[in-house]
Amino acid sequence: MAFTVKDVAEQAGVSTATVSRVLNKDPRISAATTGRVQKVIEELGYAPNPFARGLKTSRSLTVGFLAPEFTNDFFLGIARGVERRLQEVGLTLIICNSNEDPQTEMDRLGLLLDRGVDGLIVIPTSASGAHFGQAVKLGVPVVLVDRLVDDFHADAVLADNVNGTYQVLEPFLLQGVRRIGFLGGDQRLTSARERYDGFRRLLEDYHVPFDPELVRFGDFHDESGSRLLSQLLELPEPPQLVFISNRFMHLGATRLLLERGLKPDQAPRLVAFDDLDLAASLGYCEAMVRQPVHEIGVQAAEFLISRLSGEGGGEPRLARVKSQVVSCV
Amino acid sequence: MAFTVKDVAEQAGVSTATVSRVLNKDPRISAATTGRVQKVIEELGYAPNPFARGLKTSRSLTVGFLAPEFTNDFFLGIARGVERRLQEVGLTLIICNSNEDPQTEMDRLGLLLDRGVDGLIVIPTSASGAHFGQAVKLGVPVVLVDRLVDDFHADAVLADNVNGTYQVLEPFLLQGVRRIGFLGGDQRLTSARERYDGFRRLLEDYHVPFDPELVRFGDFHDESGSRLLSQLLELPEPPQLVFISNRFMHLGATRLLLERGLKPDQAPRLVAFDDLDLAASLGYCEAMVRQPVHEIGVQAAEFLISRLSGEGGGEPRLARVKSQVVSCV
DNA sequence: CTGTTAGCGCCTTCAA
DNA sequence: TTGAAGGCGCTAACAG
Repeated sequence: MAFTVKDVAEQAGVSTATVSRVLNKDPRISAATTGRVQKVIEELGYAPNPFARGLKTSRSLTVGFLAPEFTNDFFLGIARGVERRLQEVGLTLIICNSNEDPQTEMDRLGLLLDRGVDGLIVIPTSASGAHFGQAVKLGVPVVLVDRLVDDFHADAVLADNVNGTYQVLEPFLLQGVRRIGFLGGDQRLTSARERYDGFRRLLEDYHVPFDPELVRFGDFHDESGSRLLSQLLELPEPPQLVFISNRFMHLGATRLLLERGLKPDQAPRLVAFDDLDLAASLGYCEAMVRQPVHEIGVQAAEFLISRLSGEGGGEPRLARVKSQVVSCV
Repeated sequence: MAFTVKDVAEQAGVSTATVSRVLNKDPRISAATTGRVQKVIEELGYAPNPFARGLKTSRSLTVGFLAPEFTNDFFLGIARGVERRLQEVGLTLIICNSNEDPQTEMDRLGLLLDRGVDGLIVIPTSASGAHFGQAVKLGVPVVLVDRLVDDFHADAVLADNVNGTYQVLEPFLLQGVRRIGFLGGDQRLTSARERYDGFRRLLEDYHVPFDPELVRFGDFHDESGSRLLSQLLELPEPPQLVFISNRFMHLGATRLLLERGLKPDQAPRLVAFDDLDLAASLGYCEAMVRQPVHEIGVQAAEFLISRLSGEGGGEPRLARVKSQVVSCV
């Protein structure tokens, strides 16, 4: 068995309360005593028992993170930012996989709450979010990332989807491009809807008539990227430029072009959300909207930390993190 | 505050001990009592306090996972397999990022141990592993994944690197290809060394003289992939075929070929470890060695679970997980 | 500035 | 088959 406060107290010739105070940086302890206790702690290699501490304080110093998928650099890049920031204030992150499935999401939520997490950072799988209410009811604050949900309001950190879409496309409209295709993601997700909004707004601002034939909706997976792009290619008059709503659809679309053996000058120009490896070297893609994953994570952590220290009032806060247009040429 | 055993006991008209026994499936409790208690538990939505339980049992039902990098599908694919298996036996996974840095690895190790994890699954960052000894000393079993380390022996799950390399290259030797380049990873890592071993063994078996000029070592990152391949391209007589040791180096190498504007028939053929998106569509790559990430994770979890239930004896066990050659044509 | 003390919620002997 | 009771290690009143 490891050492306890009692051992430290005896060794240092003080009471357990004093040891506890040193541990928790109580300012009332004299420098001399603090030093003596610290020394014993070091010598013994003592570390407080997290269970006993948790039992007493009912705080686990642990935060749960719910990601729809592990093998997705966007989600895990965010997790990394979260973790980095949390670690600075002594919080540990437990990452769970909701597997893009609302049922699994609920299960994992329950699991994390049972484990006594102090807070939760969630990238929701679906549009329904009523189940997050139970966390709040238990006094566990929740921060939503990337997507909002119905029936539940909380602090949220979203990418600036509207402007990202707008800005990556605008140069082409200025150049006179008018026939623009749009490959959308699952419209039940905030991020997908907002990218579509940006597209529509841009068309309006530039008085481009809306052509429903050029707009196709998929599900953010690569298969839908290739399928929808092939639909656009089969039109009597294919678009000159196609906006693609995320990395995976971009991947699928690119694969389609490669497999059809189309050279860049035989295919529509592409612009897309997210970074895609090799896209810049392949010649199809003109520009990508890079989401600052790290910043998104840090901002989410920031919201949570402030809630955990009782700040923020009752109002859900919303942070928009600016994305960056990266040219591929 | 949530409900406690005491609340349940009162509601059910039994003692707290009985409730505890029901919770822990003690077989001595009568079916009638069990039923009654279960019912109250359900009604109240009671869940045992993990801290109190941990304090008592000194088991957290938590396992730590140390990955060198979050945004790497190989590592997180493994984590996913681990998590899936652990969840079946009621264990939760805490994933930490060692950031490809031995110092961070030590810090996180300490953090996880302080948090009271019951076991540890580690993809080591470097060849040194003495620090893992402290986990074992605390009675926390460790399973190594993908790489072995010096000064520390434990159960380990490794890909079948030698055979993977051998098998992906052999068809070409049978076709008479003799001039084969090799782009190696960091040779301090088991996985990188073993892939090189497979290469050397193959050359011997087929009596191909070893040409050091064709062999270059990098660090598993994309930059080294492009740099080393460009070195090979500059040789008076470049290789006909190049083996690349992992996904990221493959990515870098592919980018180089694209940026040089080399058509597949103007460049060496490639074969590589790991899956690379688009590689199959680009025409440079002949075959890839797919590592069964999910299985690797499950096997690692299996080792850990058996250690946690006291099995396995004193002998470190080694599992080799077969990889699969995927043709790109 | 420091010590004493009483639990936090649960499990587990010991008794019945 | 069940109940009573002590204590796991720590913190936070309350004293001094």
